Amino acid sequence: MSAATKKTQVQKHSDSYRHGDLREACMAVGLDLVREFGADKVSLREVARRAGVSPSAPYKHFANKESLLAALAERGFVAFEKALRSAAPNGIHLINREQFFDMGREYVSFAEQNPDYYRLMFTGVVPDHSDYPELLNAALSAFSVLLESLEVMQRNREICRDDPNLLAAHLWASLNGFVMIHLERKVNVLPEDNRSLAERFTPHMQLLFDGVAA
Amino acid sequence: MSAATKKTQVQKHSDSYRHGDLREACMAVGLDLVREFGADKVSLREVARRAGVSPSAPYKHFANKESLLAALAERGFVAFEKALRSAAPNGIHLINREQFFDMGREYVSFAEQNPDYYRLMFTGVVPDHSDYPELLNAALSAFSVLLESLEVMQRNREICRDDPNLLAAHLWASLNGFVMIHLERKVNVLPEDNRSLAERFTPHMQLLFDGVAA
DNA sequence: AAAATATGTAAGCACTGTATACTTCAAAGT
DNA sequence: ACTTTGAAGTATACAGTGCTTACATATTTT
Repeated sequence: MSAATKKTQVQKHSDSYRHGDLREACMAVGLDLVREFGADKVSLREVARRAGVSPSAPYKHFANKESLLAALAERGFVAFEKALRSAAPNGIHLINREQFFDMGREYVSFAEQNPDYYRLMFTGVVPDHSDYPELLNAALSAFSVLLESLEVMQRNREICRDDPNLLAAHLWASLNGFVMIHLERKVNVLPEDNRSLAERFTPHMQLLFDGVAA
Repeated sequence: MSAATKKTQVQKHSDSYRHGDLREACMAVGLDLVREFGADKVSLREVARRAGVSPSAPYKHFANKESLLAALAERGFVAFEKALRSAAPNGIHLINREQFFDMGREYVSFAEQNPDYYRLMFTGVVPDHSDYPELLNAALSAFSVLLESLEVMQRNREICRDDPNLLAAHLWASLNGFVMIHLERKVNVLPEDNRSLAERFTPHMQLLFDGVAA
């Protein structure tokens, strides 16, 4: 919602035919469309239409449709990393077991509150991240939060001493899998449950942590 | 490959203009296209083209594009379940810890050897499984293999006694997450490794199992 | 043999991503 | 101040898409 309203608050450079900040407007509208129809069904023409601009105008700001989605995904990773870091207010280098649990909750809360971003980041609408260096960097940077947290906790003897890359991949994969099951809800194996995702996640987090415990 | 050649082996009902088994041919070609371009970029027109048939012909056998993909996904789940069951040759009701590990390996091996099917089944190209009852049944049936295995092992005191639905969701989510990370390889956080996926999975499986141990 | 059904074709609509050539305005340079 | 230039729009067009409708033909059923 904030993104949508921000669009209308964009100030034009003048009263001319120019849009002002079409790039930003496209991203806001694009995110709306991801939310409404799913990332794979976003159409650049609809983006242009909603931005009140000709069909080819967005191409002045994005090389192609995928590039717009990649820019959005990158923005998602930045917000995501910020959310993760908020669980360790004293800095990752001082993170402890309890804050690490909070980080897990932040992870699933982000997914629950920003399903549009989350799908963009992890659903594969941007086939190859290496075509978008900033996106790749943003993703790796978010991953490094997890990695560094594990290394800190290993030094403090709070978790087992396996290869931290392995542990990080393990945990990330599990969290992502958990979130996806509950986000997509296509195979409805679990009973209805209207608690927040973070609450429902707690026992899973416990199981995971038992696996990596010291 | 077997699917592609099978197509050409289809016997025509006669020498007429009729195709013989266009439905099967469409599915074979469809799977090829998933493999070549990804599930989201399959085009029904290209399917028709490769089957040597007019663009509207496939609509006599599939309501729409999604319906073709759903039929493929369903077939994938059937093969998947068969692979899972092969790990417990004496039947699920006699499964033990060791066979359960094998089942995990079967899981990732299936994904590695049938990435096209796997993506179809879990990537979300078929938005709502409840629109395709056979697909939903096939998916639930595969899930029940995991669920039953856990219940058996709980009775035998081989794993902890948490809600088996929770454990099943937990394990499935983790496996799916693991597979996806290695299948898509978009965020390349792990070093190059040319062992089979099942081999690379072993330490993860161990971590998971430590979490659910008795 | 006739009727009904299944399975194909042809043509067309509304939509998509994207390329090209043109226009218009703001700002930079002289 | 006048010109030039470049960024950011428009108009138009092309090829490809999903899907619908009307029609044709072959197989099956009666």
